[in-house]
Amino acid sequence: MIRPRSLVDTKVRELESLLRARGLSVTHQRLAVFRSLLEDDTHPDADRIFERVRRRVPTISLGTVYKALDTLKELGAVAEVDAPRSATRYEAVIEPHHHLVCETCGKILDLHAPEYSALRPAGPVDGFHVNSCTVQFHGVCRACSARSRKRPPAPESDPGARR
Amino acid sequence: MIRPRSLVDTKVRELESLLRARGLSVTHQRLAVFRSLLEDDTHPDADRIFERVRRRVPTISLGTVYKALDTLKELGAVAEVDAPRSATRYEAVIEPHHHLVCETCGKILDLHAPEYSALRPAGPVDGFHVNSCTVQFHGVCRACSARSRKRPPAPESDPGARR
DNA sequence: CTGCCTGCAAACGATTTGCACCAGC
DNA sequence: GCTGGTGCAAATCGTTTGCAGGCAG
Repeated sequence: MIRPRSLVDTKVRELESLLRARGLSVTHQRLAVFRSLLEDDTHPDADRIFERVRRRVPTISLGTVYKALDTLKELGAVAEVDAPRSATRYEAVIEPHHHLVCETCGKILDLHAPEYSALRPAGPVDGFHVNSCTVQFHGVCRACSARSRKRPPAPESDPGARR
Repeated sequence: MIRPRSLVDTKVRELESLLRARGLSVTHQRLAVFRSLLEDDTHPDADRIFERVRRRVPTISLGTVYKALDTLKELGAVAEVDAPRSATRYEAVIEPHHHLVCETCGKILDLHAPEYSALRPAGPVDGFHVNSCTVQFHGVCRACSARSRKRPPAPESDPGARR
């Protein structure tokens, strides 16, 4: 919820143009799914997005959320988060960044550190051409390390946590 | 298939000790699954591991492969590869390394570059304690860039490729 | 022998698909 | 109005679980 309303509106308008440019329909559902992701930086899974979007578009179905996410993925407006198992999690694509993944509760935090986006393999790598890179930092978030000081971890409600 | 037989045998023996040390049974199935992963650096999914192991242990079932992978994961002998969607892929844990992920065919190559394993966030990050980090390089592998020079990409048979 | 494992089959959860109806253009 | 998109339900796919019999210790 870090993004100001004005930026969100701008991004949504950009998406509308993108959709038109590709000859795709500009539907509430697509806009609502995208807006929801812009307003929620917790890297939610499809089900959580569904619950959230539902509040504004009560007739939307989970299937439509999946389809909208697919479309937005193709447009490059959202990305799947490359995280541990369980349900796929999504984020709005704003700018390159990296992730801090809590090994205890599964929470994912964004880390903006452009210097790491330019990393390239040191040696040659058999004809592989690198376009981009992402770094994942694994560790323990504040809440979990606080919790572990008392009783053993009681994972928070966060998609992608335990299995 | 890069690992020499002798190393494979050593690693398998280490696994036996590890199992015993934890009071777990040393079964063919567990050894075979581990051996298969040591001999296959293509980051196969459970089903491919199953097909491969089956050649040596024809009675094994897919369920057992999953259970064995789970056990090996707990022992830290194998790891899930944090890759794009589709089925979970696995690798034998030998030493820290990073991945080159082909955006076209989904192939994953290992990159040994210890210098990147020590990366840490530049600035402070709200109480998050980082233990380790992994870098993923995204790009196009040799085969795919060769292929795209002729007709458009025809993704190879590789688990975790396009959908 | 005794309990942990295996093999099999049924259960599950996430995601995809097929299709009739409805809304953007 | 035509076409693509939605909503719903059934189908799929990867993975997990429950349980009876078998093998490791």
